[in-house]
Amino acid sequence: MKHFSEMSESALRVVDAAEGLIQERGYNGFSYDDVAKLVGIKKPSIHHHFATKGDLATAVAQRYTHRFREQLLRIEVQHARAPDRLTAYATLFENTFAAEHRLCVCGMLGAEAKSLPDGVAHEVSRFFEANTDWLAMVITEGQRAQQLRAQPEARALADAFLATLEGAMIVARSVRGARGPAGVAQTYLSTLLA
Amino acid sequence: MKHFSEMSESALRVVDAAEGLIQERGYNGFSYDDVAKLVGIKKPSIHHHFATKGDLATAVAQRYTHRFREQLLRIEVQHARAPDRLTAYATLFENTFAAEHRLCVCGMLGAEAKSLPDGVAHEVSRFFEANTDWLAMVITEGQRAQQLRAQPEARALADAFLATLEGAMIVARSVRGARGPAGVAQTYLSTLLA
DNA sequence: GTCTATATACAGATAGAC
DNA sequence: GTCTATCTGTATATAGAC
Repeated sequence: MKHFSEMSESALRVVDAAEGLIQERGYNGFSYDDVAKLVGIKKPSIHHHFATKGDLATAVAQRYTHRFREQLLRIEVQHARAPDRLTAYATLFENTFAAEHRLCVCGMLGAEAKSLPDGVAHEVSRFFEANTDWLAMVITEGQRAQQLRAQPEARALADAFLATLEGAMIVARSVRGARGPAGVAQTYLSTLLA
Repeated sequence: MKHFSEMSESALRVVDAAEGLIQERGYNGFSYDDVAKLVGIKKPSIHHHFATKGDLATAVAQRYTHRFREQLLRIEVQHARAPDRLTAYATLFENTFAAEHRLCVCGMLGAEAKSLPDGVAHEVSRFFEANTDWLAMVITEGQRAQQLRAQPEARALADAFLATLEGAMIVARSVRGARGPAGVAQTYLSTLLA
């Protein structure tokens, strides 16, 4: 399948629409016709760009992960200290959620993992691994610089932090007034400061 | 709609099957025919017990929440100290997840909240509220007894703990070798001990 | 790249017999 | 409480013209 960096403008509009639908309703909750209506073309034109629904969702997840990694690099440039980097990281989730309670693409797809085509599920696991790897790196540095508590170990803290952010979006979607990702991240981080 | 405590044996078998399907694939990922095949009857017989799919999912969520609250009461009886209660609470999630990586019914439905019938979404929010209320109560007591750190406030810690458990199930579903709910809960709790 | 038309399967739901 | 038969809508996907 074509990489999103080589896609036509039309194909990218399809990916845009599918991304929003996945964030709102999940893989099993949207159809090619939903995408077609959003883009303003007919259903078979979607198949021209993405032969199967799995191909389309894979492209959405690939681009989402790619953009996320770009933002992680930006955080590294803009913030030097680990606590600031982790706060900025939480802001990525908060910004997604602030737009009509949209979920993380891969949080939603992760919940649906057992009913996803293999290619999509694989992209989702790549997203999570990229995130926990980056978080573990940032937390390890923070521990070395004595900005963060030395225990528990960085990888455990990274897994827990990602889980907290993904879970916060899901809970806050259902409970009015619940703390969103930025709120729970602040709580979590305050227990981590050295 | 009938309360699950007054349902026939056949209706409860339908609820059992639907519960497992929701945990595996979500509301938008199963059909009346899937339920019928699991129970060993035909599709219209499901409609005899639950007129609509929303009614069925509502019954599943109601019973799930009811059973969960029963288990919270049991934890209060079996464990006196807040840290032990919170560990036992995490074990509820771990036990669910240990069975074929099943998700929390309301974690899954919470992700799908925007494509659920109103009645189902309402039950999901009731589940989350019951959980954060109970957790806040337990954590408040633990803070008073100086078993848990006094800051951040109990409600914030409760929200973050629930989010962590729900998120851990979703992430661990996609990443082989990732820490499940018991693992991340242990990490989280170790940062909370006084 | 987009369209109309169509194939095929399955969805949720209902009617009415047993 | 369960069944067969059916309705109606929609799903993913394909064929082939423009």
